[in-house]
Amino acid sequence: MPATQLSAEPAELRAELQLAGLRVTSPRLAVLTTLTRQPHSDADTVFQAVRLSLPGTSVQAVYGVLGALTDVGLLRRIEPAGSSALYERRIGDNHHHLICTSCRAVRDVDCATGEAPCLTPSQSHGFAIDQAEVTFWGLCPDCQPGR
Amino acid sequence: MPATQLSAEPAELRAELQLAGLRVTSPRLAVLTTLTRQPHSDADTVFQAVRLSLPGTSVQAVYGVLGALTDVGLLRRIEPAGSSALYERRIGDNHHHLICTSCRAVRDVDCATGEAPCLTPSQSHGFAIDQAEVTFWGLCPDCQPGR
DNA sequence: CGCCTTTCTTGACTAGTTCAAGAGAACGCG
DNA sequence: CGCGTTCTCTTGAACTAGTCAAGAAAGGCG
Repeated sequence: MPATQLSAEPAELRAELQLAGLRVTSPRLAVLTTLTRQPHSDADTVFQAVRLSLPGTSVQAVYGVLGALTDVGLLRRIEPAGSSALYERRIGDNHHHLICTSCRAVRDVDCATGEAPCLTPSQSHGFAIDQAEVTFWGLCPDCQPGR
Repeated sequence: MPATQLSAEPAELRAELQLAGLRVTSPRLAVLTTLTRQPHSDADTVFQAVRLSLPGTSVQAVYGVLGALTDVGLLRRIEPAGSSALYERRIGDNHHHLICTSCRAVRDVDCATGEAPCLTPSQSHGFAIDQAEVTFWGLCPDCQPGR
């Protein structure tokens, strides 16, 4: 079981924002709620979803919220090749992603090699490495032929 | 030593193009030559370099060449988060990248876990995985403070 | 409840890349 | 060695994701 169960309870979302030193606003709550329900969404997808509950919301507000939440660590941003940026509520773990080359579906994958595994490449070339990002590309079950 | 030593010999570049079923043109030779000398270049960097030897070349020609060569497998395209697409002459190995978060320098890293290592995530979620992409982020020697 | 600060709305703008039409070059054949 | 077909390049325009800036509106501490 995950250490942190992601909650969409308004009260908990408020607390999360306040702990991060951010004001609690409707757009921010709506963005967090959207990303709880639909992780790995891009800015436009979040915008469309937010607009349903908060019709007046602007695209720039969504960009602003996504940026602010990413800055304080409430969201993680991934930018898979060929896609626009996707956002997810982070769990603090350094998990990786499995992306369908056909339909672009994204699944989370726990880190394969233990705790902070991938942090050790064979040659570091003198770099001070602080993060490893792993993306697996393939066909998701629905996009595989012969099924 | 690498199995395939990258050559910038015009004759070998021609052969490479022909083997791939592509016509041999000056822009294509110039792009290959540029990427031999400056791997991990983006489209504009390639364009600037190509223009030195072939002044009439258009940006779109460079995009076209990069796309065509990538399609037939003569080039590999990587798209690190926050950067535009970078290109390199592939060596057939599935090597990974070390990117400086400060100056964006890119270094190649051999695959850490053996031959085709990273191809086995802990959970496949039913995906038919065909590639794993690993990016290490950190500070390159030149960008590390206290040096 | 009121003020100060942060955040959102509105509007313009940029970088990177792609699309489309026609001129020009590669190369297989005679 | 020239010819025609086909592929490639040039020219010009357009598009998408994302950023920047100024003012209006809302949060929240006192």
